Amino acid sequence: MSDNVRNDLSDDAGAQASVFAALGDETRLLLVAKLAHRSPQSITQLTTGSKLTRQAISRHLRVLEDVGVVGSARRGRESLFAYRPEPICGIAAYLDLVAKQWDQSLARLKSIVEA
Amino acid sequence: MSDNVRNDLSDDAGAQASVFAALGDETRLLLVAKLAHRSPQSITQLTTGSKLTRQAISRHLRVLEDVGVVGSARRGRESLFAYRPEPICGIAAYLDLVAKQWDQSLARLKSIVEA
DNA sequence: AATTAACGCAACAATTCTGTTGCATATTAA
DNA sequence: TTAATATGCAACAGAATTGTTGCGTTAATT
Repeated sequence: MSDNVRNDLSDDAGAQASVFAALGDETRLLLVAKLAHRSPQSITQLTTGSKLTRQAISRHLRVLEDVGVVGSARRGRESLFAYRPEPICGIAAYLDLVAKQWDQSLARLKSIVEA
Repeated sequence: MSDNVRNDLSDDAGAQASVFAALGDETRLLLVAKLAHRSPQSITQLTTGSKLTRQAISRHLRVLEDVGVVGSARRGRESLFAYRPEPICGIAAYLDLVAKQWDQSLARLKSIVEA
């Protein structure tokens, strides 16, 4: 039973790690925050206020898009990016599993101590 | 009000990003899962079953320790590592903020459409 | 005391990541 | 049509990451 939980955690660790890695950069995390706050926005809009080049922002957006945290579509001469909730819901659920697993570990320890 | 949320998200984005970055690696994610499942464990124990060297695992553990996801203590000739929930609770809360911000964004869009 | 086990440190190569620059293309505006 | 805007592609340098190997130190075992 507790082994099932561990297997759940081990199974797609690779896929989950990609999402964490995509969020593991301050610039990208700020981009996600911006897009969660207001979508869609163009690359130029998202570059405004940053010290980085448009190209750098563009690259970061690609990284986020590769893991599905944002989506993009071309409209006229601009690329519009929008926040996509699914992957982040996924890792939130993953973190819940870790926390739950830890709770069970504590409960097990507690029962040993009390035995 | 909604600006407060955005500021909350922007403020310590750097610190949060470090935690995400630490989890953004399959090996490290598996180590966290192992330690959440059973703590404490020595480096040698944690290396068992991995294709990597003890040194590699040791480095990964340092990365996790640097962001506080795990803690370590020397006992005799071995270093024992244990899972620490605080940072992960922190990013879980952060993700909740992002999700909430997105909900508000949707609500705002909805109210515009319905106006 | 000698051997084994667990670990830390440091150096090295290979790879990946970041950000910039220069140039080309496509769309909109005047 | 001409000019301005928004973007994409590719090459480059610098930095950071990853994993290994070799060696030294400390602690437990026999």
